[in-house]
Amino acid sequence: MDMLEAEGAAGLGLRELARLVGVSAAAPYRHFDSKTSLLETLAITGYQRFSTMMGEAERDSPPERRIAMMGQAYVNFALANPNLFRLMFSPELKRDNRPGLRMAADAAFDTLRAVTAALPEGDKRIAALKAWAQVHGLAVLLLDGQIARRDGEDIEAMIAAVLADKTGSLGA
Amino acid sequence: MDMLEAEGAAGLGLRELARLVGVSAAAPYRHFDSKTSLLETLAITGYQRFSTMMGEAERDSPPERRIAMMGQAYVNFALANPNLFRLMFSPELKRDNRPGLRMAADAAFDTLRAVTAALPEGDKRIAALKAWAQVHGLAVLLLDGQIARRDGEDIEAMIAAVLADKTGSLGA
DNA sequence: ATATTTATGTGGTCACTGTTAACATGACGC
DNA sequence: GCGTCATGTTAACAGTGACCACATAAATAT
Repeated sequence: MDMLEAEGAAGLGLRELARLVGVSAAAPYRHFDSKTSLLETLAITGYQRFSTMMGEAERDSPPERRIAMMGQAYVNFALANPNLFRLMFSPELKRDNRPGLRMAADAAFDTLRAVTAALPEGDKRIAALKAWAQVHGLAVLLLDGQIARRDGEDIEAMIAAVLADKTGSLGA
Repeated sequence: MDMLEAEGAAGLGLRELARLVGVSAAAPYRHFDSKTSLLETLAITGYQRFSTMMGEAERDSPPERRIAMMGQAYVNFALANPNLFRLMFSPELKRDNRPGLRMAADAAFDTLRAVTAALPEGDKRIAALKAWAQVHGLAVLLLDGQIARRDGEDIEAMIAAVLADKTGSLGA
């Protein structure tokens, strides 16, 4: 996990990992079928942590603040574990349908789906997609360093401001 | 470019590329300093195409529909060139400050920044970030196959619906 | 027309990667 | 004590980016 965060999924090498651990290059294959398999279990524990954080944000907030707090938790998780977050959403892993990964991902997103019901009236699915896109987009842009950070700016406050912003439609 | 779209930035190999072109493995180094340098020029032409599309969307739309149409163009570009889009936003390239890349990126995003002025009143920066996050998040989630597509659903219409949705704040 | 520089390509080398096969070792249950 | 199994080892294969010294063809200068 440390190595994933330090080097990214592509930079994580089984040989280098084995070297750090102090074993031979082939040793990791006694524990994981392949590098992909290692990444899969990393992603799964990522989903579990994510799930826990989202669940806590849900429990510890009054109903009317839940969505905002969960959005904040979503972005915070991404900022705290950039490469893990990227791995969790990478299509490469999703590609070869690993059932364990799929289950962990579904479990994690169920927490999100549950909040959909609390959204304002109208087309629930569209509103949910919009909220998700907003939060996910903010996370990804911050992660990739696309959003210029003004010096001394409180990032958490900025996130809260974006989520609380009342700007609605971008114009039909 | 074809190979980038087919294999992704990581899967694009200089040797395999040379093999396809029919030259030796070292030949590409007569044209590009490194693989990163190749990816850089790919990203630059990506920014140029992106810029063109956004400019067209701006010109061809009445002022009140501009933001929505540009948002749609943004997502369309991502869906039409997934791996190029990913490359353009990848932090790896951004890491080693290539001036050419930075210029192309700035030029492309200037078109976006210009629209900020047309946003509703309030904190312009926050509103702009929100709009950007929304559009970018939608693009990324679609790209990564995270948004389940209902059969027969018109994706363009779905995108338009999300962008037009009037849901404002997620709750302060 | 000749000489020279430049662009492009070649084969070979190095250090790295994921992966597999064949083989060793040591702990645990019967 | 014996066999099984988890875990390790070494050696090898094929692929990669990067780089080198060297060849050749084209463009340019004299």
